[in-house]
Amino acid sequence: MEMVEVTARLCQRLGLPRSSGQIFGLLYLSTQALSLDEIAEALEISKASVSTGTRQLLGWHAIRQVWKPGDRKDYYEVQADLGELLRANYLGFFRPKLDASKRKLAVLQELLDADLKSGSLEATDYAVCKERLESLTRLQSRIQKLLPLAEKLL
Amino acid sequence: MEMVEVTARLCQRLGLPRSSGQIFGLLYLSTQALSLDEIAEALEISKASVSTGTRQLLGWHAIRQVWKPGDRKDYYEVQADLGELLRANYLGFFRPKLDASKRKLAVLQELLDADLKSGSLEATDYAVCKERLESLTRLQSRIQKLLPLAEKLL
DNA sequence: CAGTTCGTTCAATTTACACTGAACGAACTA
DNA sequence: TAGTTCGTTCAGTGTAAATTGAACGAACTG
Repeated sequence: MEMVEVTARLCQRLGLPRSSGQIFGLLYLSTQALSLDEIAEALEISKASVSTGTRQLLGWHAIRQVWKPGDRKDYYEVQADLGELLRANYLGFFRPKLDASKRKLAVLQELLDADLKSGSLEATDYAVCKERLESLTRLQSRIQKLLPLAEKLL
Repeated sequence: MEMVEVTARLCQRLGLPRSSGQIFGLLYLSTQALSLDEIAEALEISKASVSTGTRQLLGWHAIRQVWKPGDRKDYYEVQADLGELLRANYLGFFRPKLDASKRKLAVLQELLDADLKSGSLEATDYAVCKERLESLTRLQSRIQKLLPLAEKLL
């Protein structure tokens, strides 16, 4: 499968484990749900890697676990709606990070003010720093406004 | 500097070298341009790391190189307008990747059609795969439309 | 209860990569 | 020309992360 290679490369470019990308690529073009063993065999990687990989993908809501009646095996299939996938990850991952960064920026502003009052910072230097921090804050809030919009369009 | 720590963590979360983040954080709140040696000393890392780090940041247009008259040293300062930074990286990096992914998707569609004609794929399986690839293509073009808009808003 | 068949966990290995020190070339200086 | 002062390059080192095989526990089966 060509698709496996594409998603594998995408993942490792993003700093994520390559094997997770392989698994997703395989499942994305698979007609039926695959068991852990089938995935391991198809990709020629160990069962252990598949086990950890599937748990990661489950955490990102990228795949789902399904069961077949009278079969103890776990089967996996993709969450085919990628828009839904992006939404879920935005809410569960990016959103909290963005909120945290906003708080962090406020802390930095306070530290800067403290440095000015304690005399450890020249007034002109203070002005430059303050302007830059405010620029960052403006960018941060613009991003926070943009993402819900992007969420709608995807 | 607290800022150095923040940007360093941001970088390594993105799978980028931590030291590049440190350099950017240092320069972002520095009032004047700093030389390679000054950066190395302030961050307690080797000159070699600073040399490679600055070249990375230059490649992303995140910092600029400036010179002082009668001084052979290279000095570095941030590209303070982060909106401009994002724009430049979109045009020089994301945009080409997006175009490439579009072509890649077209290739995959062709491969799929070929598999159908060669009889190595059931018609029902073909339908599922085709639908999923088309879903990917739709997402791809939505992203390609969204990014120029985002570019304006940031 | 012994024997399978699952998935997970854990220690160990391998791999990938950031980082460093030392060597180097270029551009100046005396 | 010999000697500095820069920045870069490169081989070697250290370390964090991915991957694996083996051991394990749980859920079934005969």
